[in-house]
Amino acid sequence: MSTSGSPFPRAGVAVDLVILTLREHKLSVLLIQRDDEPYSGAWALPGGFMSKREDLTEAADRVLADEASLGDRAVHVEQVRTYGATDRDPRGRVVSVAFMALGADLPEPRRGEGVADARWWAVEDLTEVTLAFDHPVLLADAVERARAKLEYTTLAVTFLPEEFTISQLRGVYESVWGRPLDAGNFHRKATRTEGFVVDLETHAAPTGGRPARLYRAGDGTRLNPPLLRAGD
Amino acid sequence: MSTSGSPFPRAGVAVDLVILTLREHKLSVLLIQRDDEPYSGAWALPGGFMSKREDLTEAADRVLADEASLGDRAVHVEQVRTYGATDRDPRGRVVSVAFMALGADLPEPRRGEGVADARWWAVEDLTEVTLAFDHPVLLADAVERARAKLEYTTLAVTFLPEEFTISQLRGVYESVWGRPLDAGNFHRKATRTEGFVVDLETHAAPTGGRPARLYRAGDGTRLNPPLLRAGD
DNA sequence: GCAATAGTGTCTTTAAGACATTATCTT
DNA sequence: AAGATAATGTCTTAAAGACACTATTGC
Repeated sequence: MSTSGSPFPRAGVAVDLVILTLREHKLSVLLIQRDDEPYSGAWALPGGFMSKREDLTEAADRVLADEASLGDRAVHVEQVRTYGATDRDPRGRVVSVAFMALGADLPEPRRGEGVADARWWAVEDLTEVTLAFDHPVLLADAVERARAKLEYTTLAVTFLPEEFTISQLRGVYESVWGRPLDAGNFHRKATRTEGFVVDLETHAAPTGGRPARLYRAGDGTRLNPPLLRAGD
Repeated sequence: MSTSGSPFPRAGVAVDLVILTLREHKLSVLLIQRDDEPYSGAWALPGGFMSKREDLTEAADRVLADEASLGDRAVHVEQVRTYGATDRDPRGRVVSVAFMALGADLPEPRRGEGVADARWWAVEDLTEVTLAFDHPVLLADAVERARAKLEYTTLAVTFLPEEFTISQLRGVYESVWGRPLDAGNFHRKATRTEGFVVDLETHAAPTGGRPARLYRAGDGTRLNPPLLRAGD
């Protein structure tokens, strides 16, 4: 069974992507419906095997481009963790490296090979859906990572277009954390935290109220002090 | 070259451990001096290949027990991240999952196979030592993870014996962060943060001053609000 | 005018930082 | 008593939370 002559055991190395965006003010994840065994017909995270000549990041980028047709989009991609239970894939020994990808207003996915369907799911609607493999855990870990990173980084802006209002930025926090924030206090925090947003001195088209000022992402990456979720 | 009949490419999966403890008030890491190629003679993180029937966590525990003779010690082990550059190991395609292990007063290591020497190094003394593979990056990432987690978790207690004083706890922060903290303010923070420490109502043997009260770890895992490093 | 949304101001509370003071031990 | 370390207290400042108020649009 083992590879002859290899000085060490080998395993398949997969990358699985938890691609998150906001759709209709809901944190949503891209899932594909499998058309091949194992778990044919089940919904799963887009993923693929790392090939011989690509590193983990390249494999993640390839899955993003091929399976999610998001190759040219500005998305933030970061590694979450690696899953290595011996029985996690019936095809054999497979270790999976999970990545989280965040992007603004991502398009409807294109279907790839071995895929019956592909669509965005609101994370909160996924309690009834049974995901393939150990993907429920991968998804939960990535969502928690995203929620946690909004606290102490400027990552929320990656869910927004290049120009945005403070209300939109607050909407990101409210959608990802699933709770309302005080508009006034959030405005103070966003505009007075060094490096978070840059005032563009222009206004968005009004939507039934006072027109909102436009901002773009600042050059800071850390929020200091952090913007903490209410004490659990 | 590829394994015949395998439906996906395969790679070696290694686990490498950044085992941290405090020795003489210095954050220290366990390194082994390699006796085999590649990098024979160079210092490296203890590690090994994940075998056919064990998962990543079991492989990490095995390396901890075998290469560091720390099998029965109470240590905190957590995964940091996975490194997959195509050229990171001259023996072939190897992906390495890095773990961080934290423990109190860990013993001198025993030498294992393929190991010329094994010893603790103060992290601050490692600037002159060239580590094998991409281990400088693994080490830096794990040390930063440890430093960051002291801010918002109760993890500092894992560097201490079961019973400890507030001064010792402060010493953990000072050693890991490399900067002094105000003793009074730290005392207030440690004793008044829910779930951090539990007062044992006894006193440690005095060491030339007022005897310090003894505490043990509380049942909390999160520090809320966090204990932040001074604003960078 | 009114409703709606954006943005500012004020008051209170929490908690950190600086640092003085008191407590309890050894020598 | 002097010196050392532990523990508490006080004052100031930073920043969050609650919430009132003003600003600017469409209707």
